[in-house]
Amino acid sequence: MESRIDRIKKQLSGASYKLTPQREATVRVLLENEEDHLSAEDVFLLVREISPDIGLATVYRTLELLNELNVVDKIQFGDGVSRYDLRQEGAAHFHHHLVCIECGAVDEIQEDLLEDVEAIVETKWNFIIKDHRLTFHGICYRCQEK
Amino acid sequence: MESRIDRIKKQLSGASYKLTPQREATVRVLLENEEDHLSAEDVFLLVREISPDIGLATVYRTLELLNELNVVDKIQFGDGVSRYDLRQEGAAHFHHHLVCIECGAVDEIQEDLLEDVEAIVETKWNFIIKDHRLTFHGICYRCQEK
DNA sequence: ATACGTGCAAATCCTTTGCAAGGAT
DNA sequence: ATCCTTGCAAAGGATTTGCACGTAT
Repeated sequence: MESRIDRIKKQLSGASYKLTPQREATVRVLLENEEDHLSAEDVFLLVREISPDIGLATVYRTLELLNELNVVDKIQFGDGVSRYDLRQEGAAHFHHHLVCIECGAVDEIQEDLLEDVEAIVETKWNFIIKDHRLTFHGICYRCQEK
Repeated sequence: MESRIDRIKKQLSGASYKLTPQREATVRVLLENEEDHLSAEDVFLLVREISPDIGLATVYRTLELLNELNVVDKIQFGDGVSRYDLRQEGAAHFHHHLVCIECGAVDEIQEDLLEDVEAIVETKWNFIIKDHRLTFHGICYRCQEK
């Protein structure tokens, strides 16, 4: 069976980019931390554990590249840094986020939930939707228990 | 009748802040450009036309203050700058945005549309929603005509 | 040989902060 | 006199860029 990383390799070579060791290490870190919403700095520190000589600029360049290929989505929650989120394979739409204003945790919602809303927006505003970003800010179940 | 700016004045004084000439000029610029999504730099350039001696830092401090008082919402569309959007009076929720990937235009949707989705999120994920951000990326009606 | 990718350092951009001075109460 | 606010300049943090050096074809 073809692995996730194999398919990402193909996407890279399909766009005539090489899968260098640095790029592979970066992709592996993203795969291994799929639940998190890593900043470039976060990725850099993790990649350096595998590939100690990598430079921060290379990580930025790789993340930018993966973003252009739609392998990752670049998101901002308003804390001043960009975060990079692996796009689910086969997902028609970007998933949603729950940001806790108490503890800062970011949880994901994989369900679509927006089908009806999108239908309304497309007809009523005559807007062709290609992607969306939906984030809820509030209090997560963990902080409610405290 | 009480004007919009009067009510904003009251919000400021209610939180024991003064409405200085610089702050008033900044608020006026926001009111006069309510349709746009101005960056701090944009606001600064416009305020300087009214109040030429204002400093950029003052504009940043005022926008930060207005954000804390929920007079404006600070938003990021991913182009590297924060933008400031006047909150609709009496609006329970933040409005939504349509970002055109062709021409860059940002249109607003004032309708809520998310009531059903929020009900699902609150019960199914046990998350208390305080605010939300919803942005659609796609092609606006103007660019479709071209 | 040629083109691509890298690490490093410098540069850039946006935003925040320190501080002395101005203004209101 | 005290407290808040300001403008300016400097500092800060995140990201990008220039460049000489590899490395693979």
